[in-house]
Formats: sequence, C-alpha cells, structure tokens
Amino acid sequence: MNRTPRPRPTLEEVAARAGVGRGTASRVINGGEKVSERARQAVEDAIAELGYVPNANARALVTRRTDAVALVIAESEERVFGEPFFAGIIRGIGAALADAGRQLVLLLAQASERRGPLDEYLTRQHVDGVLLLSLHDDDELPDRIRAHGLPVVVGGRANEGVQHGFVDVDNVQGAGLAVAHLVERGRARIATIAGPADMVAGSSRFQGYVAGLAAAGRELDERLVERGDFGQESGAAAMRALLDRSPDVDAVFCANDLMALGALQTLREAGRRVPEDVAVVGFEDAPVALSAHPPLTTVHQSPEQMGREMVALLLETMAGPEDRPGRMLPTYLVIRDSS
Amino acid sequence: MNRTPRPRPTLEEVAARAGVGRGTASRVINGGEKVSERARQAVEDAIAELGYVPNANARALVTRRTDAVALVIAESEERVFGEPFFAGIIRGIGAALADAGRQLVLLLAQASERRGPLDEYLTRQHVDGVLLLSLHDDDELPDRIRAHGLPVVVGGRANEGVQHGFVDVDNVQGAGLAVAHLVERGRARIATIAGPADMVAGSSRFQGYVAGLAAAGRELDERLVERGDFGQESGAAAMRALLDRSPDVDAVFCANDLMALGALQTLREAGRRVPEDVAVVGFEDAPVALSAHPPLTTVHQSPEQMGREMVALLLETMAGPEDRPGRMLPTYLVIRDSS
DNA sequence: GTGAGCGGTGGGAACGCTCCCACGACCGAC
DNA sequence: GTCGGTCGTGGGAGCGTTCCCACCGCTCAC
Repeated sequence: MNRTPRPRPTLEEVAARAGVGRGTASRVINGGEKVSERARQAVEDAIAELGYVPNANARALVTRRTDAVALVIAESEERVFGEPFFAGIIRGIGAALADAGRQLVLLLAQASERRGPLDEYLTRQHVDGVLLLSLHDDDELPDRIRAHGLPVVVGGRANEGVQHGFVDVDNVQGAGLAVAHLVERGRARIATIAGPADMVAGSSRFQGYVAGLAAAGRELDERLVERGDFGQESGAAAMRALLDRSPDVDAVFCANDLMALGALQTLREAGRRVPEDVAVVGFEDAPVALSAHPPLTTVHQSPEQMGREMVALLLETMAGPEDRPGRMLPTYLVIRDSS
Repeated sequence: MNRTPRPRPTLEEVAARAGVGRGTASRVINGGEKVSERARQAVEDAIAELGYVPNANARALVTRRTDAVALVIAESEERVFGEPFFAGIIRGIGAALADAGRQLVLLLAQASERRGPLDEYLTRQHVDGVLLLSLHDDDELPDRIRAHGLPVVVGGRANEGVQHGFVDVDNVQGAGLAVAHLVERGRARIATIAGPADMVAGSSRFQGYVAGLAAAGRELDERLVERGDFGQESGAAAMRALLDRSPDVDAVFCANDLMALGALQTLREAGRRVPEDVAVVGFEDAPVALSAHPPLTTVHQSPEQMGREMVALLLETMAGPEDRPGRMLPTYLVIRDSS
C-alpha cells in the first residue's frame, strides 16, 4: 500500500494550468520584471491551487547557488550547549542571515572522527558558504573547504598567514584592559589563569596579559601563571595551585568567566575575601558573571555582534573574492564587585 | 579579476579520464556491483587526480533523496543552549544518523516569526525527513510538513489524534514513580511545581503526579500546586508561593531539575532543611542534579536514547509509510540526598 | 509605409547526475 | 556449432529548473 502522496507539481504543470509558457511562470516565481499583470495573476493562482513548491535541487543545479549557509561548530555537544557564548553568536548569525534571505544550516563537527560525512556535505554544493566556529589552532578544515572553492569565514582568529577571513574579539586588547584595571587598583601580584595554548582565545588573552603587565613596567612571573581548559573545575584547580605556590597573590585575571567562577569558589573555600584580599577579573561577560558572588568584573564581548560580523564578512567574500582583512571586535571592561 | 577556481570536474570528465563510460564511473562511485577490477581502479584514480566530488543537487534531482535529515528545534537559542537535555538528544540523533550514513542538519525555528524561510527550506527537497523538538501543543508545523509528503517524527508526545510519529519519555510513569517514592518516605503533604500546561512535559508530568496521589489513595489539593516555566527562577518563586500558602508542605515534586534547584534555593533561604523538613524530587536527571546541594533525587530520563529512538522511528517511517505507533521511553528514579 | 525599438512571451538547451536498456564478449551445455 | 546465460559496459533519456534567444505585436519616428 505505497501511498504515493500525489506527486509534486512541476513548473511545467503550473505553466500549463495558467495557460502560459514555462519561462513566464519561472519569471513570476523569481519576481521577474517583464511579466504582464494578467499572466502574473494566472500563474499565482495556479501555484496556489496546485500547492506548487519549487524544487531547490533543480534550481541549484543550474544557478549554482543554494541560498543556504552552513555554520560548522567544531566542538562537542556538551561544550556547545554549555556555553551561552554559542547561543549569542548563533542568534547573531541567524538574524543576519535571515535579513539576507538565507537559511542557516547548523552542523556539529564533534570530534575529528565523523568528519568524513561533514566534509562531503559541505563539498557537495549544499551550501554557498561556510562559517566556522571554535576550531583549534591546527585544524585544517578551513583550508580543505577553501580548496573546494567555498567561501569560509572563521570565528576566532586563525594562525598567521592563513587565507580565509576571520572575525574575532580583540582578545589582546581586552586582556590588557583587565590587567590595567588591576594595576590601577593597586594590585601588586597579578596572576592569571590562562586557557589552552592551542586555542586562539587561550593564547591571545595570555598574550594580552603579558602585554598589560609590560605596559605597567612589570615582568612576567611564571609562578603567577596557571592554565585551565575554560571549564569551571579547571579554574578552581588552577586557583588552588596558585594559592599554594604564591600565597601572596592579590589579583587574578581569568581567561574566561567560567574559570573565574571556579577561582571564586576556591578563594571562598580558602577563606580569602573577594575583592579585599584577592581581586578577580573574568573575560566574556557571560550571564553567569552577573549572578556570581560577588558579581564578576569582566571583559565584555558581544557574541551576537560577532555573529553578525561573520555573516557580513562572508557575504562580502561571496560577492567578490578579493581577499578581505580579518575583523577585530573591540571589548570593554565591565566593573562589578569582584575587583 | 574573477578568479574562477577551476570548474568542478563532472562525472563525464572522470569517465573520460578513466577511459570508461559515464555509467561505469557512476557504478564505481555508488559502490555498484558489476564493475571489473580494472575499471574500478581506473575510475578511482581519475577521481583522486581530478579531485572529483559528486554534485549532490544533480543526484538528488534524479534519486529524489538527499540523505540528509533536519532536526528542527522550535525554541529560542537561549533555551536550546541552556538545557543540557538538548545536548544529549542531539548527540543521540547525530550518532544514530551517522550510523545510518545520513547527515544531520540543525535548524532553529526561533519564534514563530521567521517561520517562512524554514518552511521553504524543509519543503524544497533539501532533506528526506524531519525530526521536531520541543514544540508547544498547538504547533501546526508537523502537519504542514506532512502535507508536503515529508516524514516527521516529533520528540515529545503530541496531542491525541495526530498523524505523525512521536517519541517521548513516559512522563506520567516517571512522575508517578516520584510521588510513590515520597509517599513511601512517609510524606504527608506532597506538593508539586508543575511546568507550563501547554507543553506536553508540563501537563503529563502533572497528570502523573495526580495519578501517583490517587494510587496512594490521596486527593489532589489545589493549594499544593504551583506552575513554573521550567526555569530556575520560576521554581524559586513557586516554592515561595507554596510555603506562603501551605507552610506544612513536607515534600515537593518538581517537573524538572532546574525548577527543583530553584526550590532548593528558596527552601535554604527559608531555613527549611532538605530532606528533613521538606523532601525535593526533580525530573530529568540533568547534570546539575548531581552537583546540587544536596544532590537531587530525580526521575532519570535519557535524552541520548530518546534521540536514537527518534531516528530509528524516522528511518522506519521513511522506509514504509504504514502508520507507526508512538514510542514511550521508560524512566526510573535516582535516589540521592534530597528525599 | 517602412523600420527601429520595446514590453511580453514561448520553448530549446543545459545543469550533472542515475536509471535502465541494449549490446558485445565469453562461458558451458546441448 | 548453435544457443542461453552471465558479466561488464556505454550511452540515451529524463529529473525540474533557469537562462537565453528568437519572435510576436505594437507604437512611434521619419
């Protein structure tokens, strides 16, 4: 009992029903110009009556475009759905893409396994362009995609010398802001809990930390540096290590808010007052920063704007393939009670 | 300077290069049977040399399938990325789909605005089937999609009398488990913080609560019922209302863990001990349940399994269109320290 | 009265693939 | 030797669009 649910009507059938030619019907559908009012009306009626829907595959086959853009997120589901950062950036991307009349297709590129199918999907003309998020430094995905002639924009800065466009918050500047603020508050021993060195957000915020110290005429003290993985627990552990090693620490700049939360927790357990004994500054201005105890001073970045910017850059790249410079988004400091 | 990046090679070119016919080349690519070893080798070499990638649009045009499945999530980005439930279900879906050699395409159907483009996307033969998540009761999306002849499976049960398949955890059974547990613990005044009445998870867990009471020979006391929106803050507020109205409450079943967390918070602020004074049970067994203070007793559901089940049902539906019954996934109680 | 110009139109060709049929070569069986 | 097979193969037809060109009937200028 194979219920064939009435085969989809084709353009030809619409045209026949409207008593016009295939060409005219096509023109009506694509908002074409040179069509008489009478013909337009007839075609529109026929479409409504038949419930006609254009076949995107046939169209894409000849136009070589699909009006869809992929957002590839190279992280585990857990991370993606744990960080509000992704929610913001996706909202920005979705909105900007909708404005441009394009559909967002989200692809998760979990571990590097299972990459095969993803690769194929991107490569086989399903989308006109690709936005890439949160890949680690050594990822060759962007280059592979570009090799197939697909425009790519990466969120987060890439290594030097890469070809593809990118959009990133100015991590160095933001971290510098944080350190300058702590210096100004009169802190003497400013530590940092850095992120993974193989992620841009990790290394460049650390770089900004060093630069900030230098700007204040201070030198980097290795004993004041710990690394975490951007997770809360790693922040707590790093803070413990820091207190052990350098009990005189009186400020800590954390490469993201989640690790700052962990640090806060450790400090509370260790009986250190925040900000009296130790000032804490985060990075991101995630929602949790506001509800932390005490509310967290942090470097503000706008994921939503970042998303919009990525789309803008991608659309430009698709329009004309000259090489575009990357885009750096400015940050500012939000001073709350933890510093 | 329009860099045309070397036009993509076509199947015809591959065939020519391999010195075979188009048909043979196609057979090799699609793992076809009747091909000599010599020809297969030649074609594979040609593919490698040319960097050939099949054009999915052309293929879909004739085969009428795309090997891609859409997962439509009808929630705001904030909710989607806030609840670990989605992470789990997406992992399950992604894995099951990958096993079946299909690509997962994620579409967010934010507010009901912007639905137009989504509709078009689904309708225009981009995907072979649709998985739908978390729609409210009155959503007509599934019916619209079905009307276009696309198989649909809904996560979360639908209203009675609908045509499409669904997969859901057995909310009624789970809530009953929770109430039975509280009864057994000797609780006299068992309240509930229910979810939105227009969401299945909300109404059916409430239904299970009522049934659980009935099974213990008790009647529903309206003063012991509050409603929240599944958010933590709403749970806290509901608990406050409950304490105000019925100070003698000694147990509360919350329709999800997040609201249970809110309740815990309110109880702490009100100086009630958990579980001595008030026992709290949640629903979901989300990661937070484990790290709550005290660790939360809760009804366990497995989003990952739910995802897998949805895919299985969808694939069956695509294979043969007989009507499938919905699937209910069992739950069990995880007893921790809050009860 | 002829010809250029223009709004509006129809339909052939092409996009890149799969499906399927016809065909040649070779086998063993009668 | 002929006859069915089987195996491997080539290529025509067709999927549903868009693109583009030829063409129709007018109007307007000379």
